[in-house]
Amino acid sequence: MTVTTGPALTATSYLVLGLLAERGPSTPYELKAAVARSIGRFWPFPHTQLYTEPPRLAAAGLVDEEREADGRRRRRFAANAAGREALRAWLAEPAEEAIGYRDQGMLKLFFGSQSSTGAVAALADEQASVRRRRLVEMEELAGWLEANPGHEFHRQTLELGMRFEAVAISFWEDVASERVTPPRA
Amino acid sequence: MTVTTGPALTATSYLVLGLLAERGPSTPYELKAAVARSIGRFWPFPHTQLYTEPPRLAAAGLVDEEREADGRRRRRFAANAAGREALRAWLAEPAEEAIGYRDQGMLKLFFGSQSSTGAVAALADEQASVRRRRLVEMEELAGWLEANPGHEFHRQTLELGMRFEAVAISFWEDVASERVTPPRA
DNA sequence: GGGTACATGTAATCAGTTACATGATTTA
DNA sequence: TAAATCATGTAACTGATTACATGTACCC
Repeated sequence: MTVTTGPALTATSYLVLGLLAERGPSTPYELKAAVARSIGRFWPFPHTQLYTEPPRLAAAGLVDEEREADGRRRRRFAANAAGREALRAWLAEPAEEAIGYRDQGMLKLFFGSQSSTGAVAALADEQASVRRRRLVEMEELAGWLEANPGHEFHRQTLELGMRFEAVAISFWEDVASERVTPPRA
Repeated sequence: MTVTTGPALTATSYLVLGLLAERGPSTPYELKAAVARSIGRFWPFPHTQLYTEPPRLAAAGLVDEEREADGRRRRRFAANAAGREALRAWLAEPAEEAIGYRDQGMLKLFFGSQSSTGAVAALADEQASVRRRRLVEMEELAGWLEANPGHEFHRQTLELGMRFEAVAISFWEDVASERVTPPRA
């Protein structure tokens, strides 16, 4: 029962594999909806990946495909035993380091010295409000997750996201009011 | 003085353009060193981009290239007026939303229900220590930036990074000790 | 019964990454 | 002067994104 060693899977591969393992057999469209409600909030990617990635996983022998016989003839994918094992192995590995944040707002702040007057203040206001909106959405989602059982880990992940948003909000507010890290804090 | 509308530039393009604008004429290798010390901490990318991106910017008319005449014959690039203007315009635009965090640790936590026993606890310990290490490095860098003038925006950006690391550390510690968001917080 | 939004995909492109490769300096 | 290590790049590959395109169900 050796697992086929195909071309190394990416994080996105495991994301899709994980969804399939958690949810049971799903069509790409179902995955799309699930992603939009959960993981997509902090790991966004276009819906087309949900059509191209499962076949790739199938080629690696980690998921099984089944095509509906009726009118729509949708493809439905399911993680098999090898897939679940591969996922478990990946989850047990130490996470790769150094992904960074890749936040455009931060990048623009970094180059603040090249900005025209007022641009940094505008950026700070904008970022604060974007982040505030995001936090509200996350709070709503958190309420739903708490009310429904079986989502403990999703809830925890969201919790980290919310803490990130909270610090981002207060940071950008500080920037907007020029109160960032007063010397000799 | 219209700016040529080539193929849209990516965030990385502006990152390189910004470095060139800030630092003045630089070789890719000099950029590499500068990146490692600063922006690379939250926007990592391989050094080869620093060789391929400047020519792309040159093709777009935003930077000028000059090749040394001596032995090394290195290429040295500099943002020109059009480049500085394009950068300023980009900096003034609202930042694009929804980049997410793309943190592998978060992704693994999300799929905690599929993990083998103890894997989440191990993840939490590992993440906490990775983040702690990163925070220490950032603090050192912050010290240097404070001691040397002319880096206010770099310092501010780093400040946000440090706040992120701090919440991440306390979050993962909470996960490790099973104290994440007690019900009815 | 036609328009509009949801659902489901394919194809082409390309930025970003990985792999490789060689020249120049320093050091032992 | 050999061997590391630093410096400087090129080339190939491919995952991720963008653009497109068509089918199906619902509603006015």
